[in-house]
Amino acid sequence: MNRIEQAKVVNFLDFAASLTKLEDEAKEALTSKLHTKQYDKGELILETGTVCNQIYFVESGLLKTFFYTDTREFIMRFFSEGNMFTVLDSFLTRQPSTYAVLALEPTHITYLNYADLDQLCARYHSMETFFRKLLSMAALNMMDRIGNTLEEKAQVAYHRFLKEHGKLLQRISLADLASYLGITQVSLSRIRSL
Amino acid sequence: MNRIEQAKVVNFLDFAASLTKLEDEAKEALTSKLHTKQYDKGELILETGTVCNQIYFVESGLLKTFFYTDTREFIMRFFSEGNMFTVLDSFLTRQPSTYAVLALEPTHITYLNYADLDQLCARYHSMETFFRKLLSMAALNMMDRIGNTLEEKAQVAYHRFLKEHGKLLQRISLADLASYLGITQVSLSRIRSL
DNA sequence: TAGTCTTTTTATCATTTGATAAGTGCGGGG
DNA sequence: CCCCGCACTTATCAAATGATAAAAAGACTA
Repeated sequence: MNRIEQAKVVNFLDFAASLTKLEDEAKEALTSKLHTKQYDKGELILETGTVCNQIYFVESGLLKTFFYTDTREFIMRFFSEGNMFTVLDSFLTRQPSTYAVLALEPTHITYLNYADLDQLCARYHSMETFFRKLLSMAALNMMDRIGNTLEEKAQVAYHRFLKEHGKLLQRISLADLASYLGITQVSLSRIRSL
Repeated sequence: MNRIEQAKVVNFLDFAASLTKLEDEAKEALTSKLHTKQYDKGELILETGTVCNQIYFVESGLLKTFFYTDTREFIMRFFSEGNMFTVLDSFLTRQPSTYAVLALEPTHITYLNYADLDQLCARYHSMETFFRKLLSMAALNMMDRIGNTLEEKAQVAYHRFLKEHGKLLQRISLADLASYLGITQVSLSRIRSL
């Protein structure tokens, strides 16, 4: 470990700046467009069927993005403090979302509206670069997930999750983890007992 | 159908311009950096373990991006004429790729080197916008794939593929389709016979 | 502490998929 | 024309997972 600690990213602006150098003017413009909101545990941040108009930064807390079929729920991803998220398809296409977002813990978020981000990207090249890098990160995450999902049996997927996101496990229910892995809660319990 | 036919996108430049207005200077700069190459059926376009240094546009032909485990092969995606692709993780992170790319048909591609794209993005805001939109499309595709993979049994996945990419089926082997769906070729054969 | 609700585990059975092997059909080269 | 290789199908059995129900373990409240 290095003696000089990496400063922890604690807000939207720091996060953006950690991906790209933002000139002062862009920083100010961005800051002026940010809003914050607080959600209770169990509260819906976004409902299925509504257009996702914001891109979010999680200041603190934990949430899941998920969707339903007739009988089961599936989780796309968990997001905890220090991460940005949105319901990407709805946000980009401006269509109603099939995904919902729910706070799993009391959650404090900062957000930026679609129209504002669009304007900022048009006005500041550096903001466009930020957004491109953000999309790159999202794409890489999803690519990994596809590869893993194709390749792995549930048992392997569970152990991988333990290794990569072990800390999160103490904050989410096994039911949610099962939904994330694409199996039933009962199956997960079975796997854990082996 | 509309009487006025949508002009078919036939090259890299048209493709880029279809996503964003590019000013003439950017167009020229981009054009000057493009290269083309021809691959035979069965030829490797990118080997596992090498860094993917290019972003590609498929002028004609068909290819697969895929990876191996000990015993099986899994296909991330097929790309046919009119589409852009790269091995995203390797291209963005500059790390050796776990994926390989192989031509399933005689394939003609145009490509752009990483360093050149990087420079173009830095110099021209419009090129950065183009790249951002390209990443958006990639991310949306992958998001859909994750959702579908989580949700669907193989049988449903097969029928969805038929509906959405039925035409492709006439150009790919059932073995490759099975790899794409994450099942064995024998399982696919079984499903088809129901 | 008892009672109630939620989460997790265990058990049973049906279905899906994988592994393996053998069979079928088709096309190209000798 | 025959043989061989390749793609695909069919058959059999084992392993993994889903659906359902019930039991056990925790957590919270009165």
